[in-house]
Amino acid sequence: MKQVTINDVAKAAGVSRQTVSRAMNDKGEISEETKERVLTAVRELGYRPNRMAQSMVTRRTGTVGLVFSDILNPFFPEVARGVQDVAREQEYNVFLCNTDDDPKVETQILQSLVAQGVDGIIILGSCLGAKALLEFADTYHPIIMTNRFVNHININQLIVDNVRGGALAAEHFVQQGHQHVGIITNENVSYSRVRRIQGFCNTLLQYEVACDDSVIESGAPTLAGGYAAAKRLLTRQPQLTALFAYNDLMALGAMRACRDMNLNIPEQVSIIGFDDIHLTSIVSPSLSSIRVDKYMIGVKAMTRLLEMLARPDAEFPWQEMPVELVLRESTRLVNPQNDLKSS
Amino acid sequence: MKQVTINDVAKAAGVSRQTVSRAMNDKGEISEETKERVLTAVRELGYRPNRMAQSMVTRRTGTVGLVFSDILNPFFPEVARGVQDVAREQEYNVFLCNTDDDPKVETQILQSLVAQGVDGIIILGSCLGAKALLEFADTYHPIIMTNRFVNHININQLIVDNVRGGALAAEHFVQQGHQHVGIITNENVSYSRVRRIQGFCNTLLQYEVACDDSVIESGAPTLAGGYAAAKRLLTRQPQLTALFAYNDLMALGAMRACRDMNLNIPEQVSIIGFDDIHLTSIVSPSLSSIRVDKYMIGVKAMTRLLEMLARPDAEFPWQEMPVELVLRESTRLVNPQNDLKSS
DNA sequence: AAATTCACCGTGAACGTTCACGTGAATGGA
DNA sequence: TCCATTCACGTGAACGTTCACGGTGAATTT
Repeated sequence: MKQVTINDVAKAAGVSRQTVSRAMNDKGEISEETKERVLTAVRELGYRPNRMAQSMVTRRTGTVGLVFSDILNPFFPEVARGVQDVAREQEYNVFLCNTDDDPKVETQILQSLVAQGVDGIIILGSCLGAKALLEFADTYHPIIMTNRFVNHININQLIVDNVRGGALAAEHFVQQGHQHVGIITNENVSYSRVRRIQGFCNTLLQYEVACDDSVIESGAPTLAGGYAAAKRLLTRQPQLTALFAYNDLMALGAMRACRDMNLNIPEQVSIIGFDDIHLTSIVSPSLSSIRVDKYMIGVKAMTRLLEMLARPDAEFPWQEMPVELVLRESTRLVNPQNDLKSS
Repeated sequence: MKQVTINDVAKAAGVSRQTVSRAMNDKGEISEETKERVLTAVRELGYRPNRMAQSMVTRRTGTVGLVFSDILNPFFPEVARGVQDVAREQEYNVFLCNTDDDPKVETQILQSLVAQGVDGIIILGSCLGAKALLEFADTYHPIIMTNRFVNHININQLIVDNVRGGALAAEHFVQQGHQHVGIITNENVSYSRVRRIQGFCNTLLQYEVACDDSVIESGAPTLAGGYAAAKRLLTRQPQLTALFAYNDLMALGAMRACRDMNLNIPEQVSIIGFDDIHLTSIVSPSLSSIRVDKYMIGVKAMTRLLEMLARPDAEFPWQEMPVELVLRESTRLVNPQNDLKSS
């Protein structure tokens, strides 16, 4: 039950600690012969270096923190998947942390991660203020953030093209002839919320379709939140024929709200979501959405984090993730004669 | 950028390391007065104890590992949620690890977690053999496993009542008058696969409904796997009017397969899934399923792990999780006159 | 033959804590 | 007065590694 230490191996192989260390990390001068001998001793004793002890001196723990708002939103597991796949390849372990979109919790979690000694942190859509983030970045080294624009040497960004996502949705609605469109969005005023609405509304206005606060309703970025928000909005503004949702969960909630209100999709109400999570193609009618490569977000974030770890003083440009409109059954012509493009 | 150590605090407060340590962990003899003085010094310097250093001597890292097959299956995030909520309360951090149902990967992950020094490990449905698990448990202390029965002092079990789950599904099919029922199951022969089929088949046989290998088809426990398996099974055995799926993802895949084969649900084919993940009530028709309290699994697993940590020599009984049949739109009468009970 | 180089390997220190002691002062009772 | 007890705090060691040295013998050069 006692742990096998480097000294046990050293004794067994008849060498010193340092030689064992050299054999394991195959660096430094060591003959092939003794290296073999050490490594067989390692195998026989089942020795694995104690990471805490290593961390003490190397200042590296081989761990990173991944923090996001809600693991129940399928968007995040997909990203996490990408992060983990890259991490495991490099023998990194990753802490997953839910913030519940609560700044208090997020602060606590970040502190906890720092104390834990994680080598880096990836924050998917922080709900902290810019000031708090800058302050945090002052005390802590490599941070990757998505959908957030904070200018700090220790922070590298990965930005989803939210504006274009909103614009694509708006363009489609316009092309389909919709004149009265609404927005179901996150009650928390996040970066992505602002940018998605911005892209959406600006495009609508270009085509002279109205878009103001009266057609926007907010709620939690969940199924229930989308359901409630959609119900409120459609009750208040029954003339709406199209809805753009902050994310797919809200869109799915909105779909259920429509069903409950006896509004047919897409005949009476068209809906476009955001993220293109797996569910979109399972439900019926299937959901049109703005696709973003979630797995790739994870891969890119973790890869960049490793780069920052490898070259602490280098500066890295921020990266942008493209989006794409995926049309499914939840959107359809309102007036066929207005169909400018087929899709 | 340099870390504040316990010595810095000691110097600032004019005391020794040990006194600072006493103040922080408020144990041992220390006067209120100096404790105050130390704590203000701590606040001023922004000192946080280095966990790696603590771990070196206490043999506790304040971390646990949570390993499961696939984070993309919504079942696991819900469990993870429960684990994390309990963990955070006790200042624990949790590593999440995907095994992809690959024994090689799982072994590697377990090794990695041990080297990392996690205080305990929760394994949701291991895909390792009993021998490998016993061997691992010999070298490592507290382990919680779900859906696995391994008799070892270091392992505590949390068992979902799979047999009853299968029985409930079978009973319902029989009561609805189905005479030809099929099974879509996991290609990996896991404990839960065996028990679910066992409960299902035994109950069918009790009612003299046939149930043998010819009506079982296997696939990956995913949407795609369920889709493919259902298509194969329904092609081979077109007389089937009811399907019992290993989990909800496979069930949803099967639903899609039915749609593609122009089989109406539930008029022509009834389907029951397992787990009762959120999706079941979103899709249309909604999916009947065997419900198990996933969040509670996580809570119970983590709670028990903490108990084992607190009392390393105590023995704990294994726990069972109840199941419940939730009927939705995917199941309906075949022959109304056979309806023994209403539900 | 002496000096230099080189390949290989070992030794003390350090990382930041906590644990098991040790110590000195104050207090109490006989 | 003396000893025992209690309280408050400090000191050396230890946890298991790696780093920066230093050393040794053999090979090579001068």
